[in-house]
Amino acid sequence: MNRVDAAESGRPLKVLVADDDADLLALIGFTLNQAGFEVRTVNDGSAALRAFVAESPDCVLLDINMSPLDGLQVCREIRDRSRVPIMMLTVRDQEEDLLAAFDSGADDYVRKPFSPRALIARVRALARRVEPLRTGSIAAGNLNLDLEQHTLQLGAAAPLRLTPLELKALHLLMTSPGRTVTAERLLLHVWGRSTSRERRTLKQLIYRLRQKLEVDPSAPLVLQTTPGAGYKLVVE
Amino acid sequence: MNRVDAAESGRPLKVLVADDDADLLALIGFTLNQAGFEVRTVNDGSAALRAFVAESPDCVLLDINMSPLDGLQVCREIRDRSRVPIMMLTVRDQEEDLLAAFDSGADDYVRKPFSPRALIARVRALARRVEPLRTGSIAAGNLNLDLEQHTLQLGAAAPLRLTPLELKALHLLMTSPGRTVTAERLLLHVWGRSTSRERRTLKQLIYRLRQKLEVDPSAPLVLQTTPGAGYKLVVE
DNA sequence: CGAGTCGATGACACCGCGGTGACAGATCGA
DNA sequence: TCGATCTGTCACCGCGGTGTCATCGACTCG
Repeated sequence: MNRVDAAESGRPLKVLVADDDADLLALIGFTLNQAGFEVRTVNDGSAALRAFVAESPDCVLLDINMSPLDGLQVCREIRDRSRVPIMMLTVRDQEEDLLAAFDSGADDYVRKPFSPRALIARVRALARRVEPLRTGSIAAGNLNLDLEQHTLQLGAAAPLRLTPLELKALHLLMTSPGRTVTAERLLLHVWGRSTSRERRTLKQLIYRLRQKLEVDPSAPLVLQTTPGAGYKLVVE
Repeated sequence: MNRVDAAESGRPLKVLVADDDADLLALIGFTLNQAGFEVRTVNDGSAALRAFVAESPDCVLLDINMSPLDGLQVCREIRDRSRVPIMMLTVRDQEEDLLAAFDSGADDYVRKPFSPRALIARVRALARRVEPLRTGSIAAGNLNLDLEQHTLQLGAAAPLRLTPLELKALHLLMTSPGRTVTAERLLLHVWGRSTSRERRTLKQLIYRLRQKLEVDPSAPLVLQTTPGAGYKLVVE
């Protein structure tokens, strides 16, 4: 499934959806889930508040017509304690509603019915705003690759600085840890082409990576070669 | 007049509006101005880009139908160099347009005709998101950057005076302290473009910043370089 | 007009990165 | 068993990114 990741870091964005129309709630939940979001659905205002406190979602969708607490009240309550993006949903098309919604601190206002794709686009736009708060790193086992800092963290040891090529190669290897990555794929991913020239340099690259991240570079435990095929990352 | 202030700093929020319909452009300009925004209007895409670089507005409104550069292209160009809120305006109601707009990095999408009050509400909602960045002074760790005085306070020491370029660069760096900012982003943020020329001057800028704010400029602790990537601000 | 500031540019040193050649060892098939 | 191929290892080198310094032109202000 095409998860919506926070800057390529594994965690999907969590969305809280509140609506008292069970059918619509299920539909929205399904839609967002298909789009790769992690979804939490509730069917009234007070449940929304509780869920918000308990789960601290990255984005909130609120129907305006809810009881006992209506969407606007929930919106204000949330806004009092967080700057999380909030999108209001409504069936009514009164300008007063729109103004009240934005006045309560909402970031967007969508009138039902709406198309699933449009909803997804808007939620993504909101989510983009909070994304930079999350770190751009990917993890695999006790390895943690920081794509911004160009560093690799092994367990609790000091972070290693990686060169651009090393970063690219490790990035690919870490996306499928434990599985062999073809030399071919590595070559294409790092250099964009695959001739005998790059092939020799790949040996070098692997060699240097091992010098950096293996305890005993002559007996690699982490970055192992699969003869005739390629290399794989062994974690844990 | 009820000015829209940037978190008590007195300066109204600057909005750039681009539309090739002169009447509508004037109307929007008038509306936003009445609402307390400082407005800059242009009537085509390339003028919008120039104005964006020259004036660094706090919010941008773009009509999609413009020539020679259409709104989507302008949107992408701006998004490449800034995270400023962008709202797209359009007469068409095609879902493809909406998807393309959000795909280009837009934050909102409004179909004409729209009511002035609704427009104001939406612009305010967008502006809220960037306001904290404009509080007149931003802090990160023991650094405190005064955007109006053009000074930088390090801990309890006397404030340093900064030049306009130094301020711009440091501003960007301080919005994400501890995280590497690409040289590319710095170039686009400071100069609006990114050629080898600006690249060399960026070295100078960094050099001079270090002379000012580092204890030992030859061994930078605060303004560190991430080889092959960019620079980062290390605080605390 | 002269002093001072700021940004741009040229020149140069340094060093890390990536590419290359050479060779040793391993593996496998004829 | 021999040779071909693949892989690992090491020394070496050129390029480019980066830091540093000197200088120059544009601009402002007294």
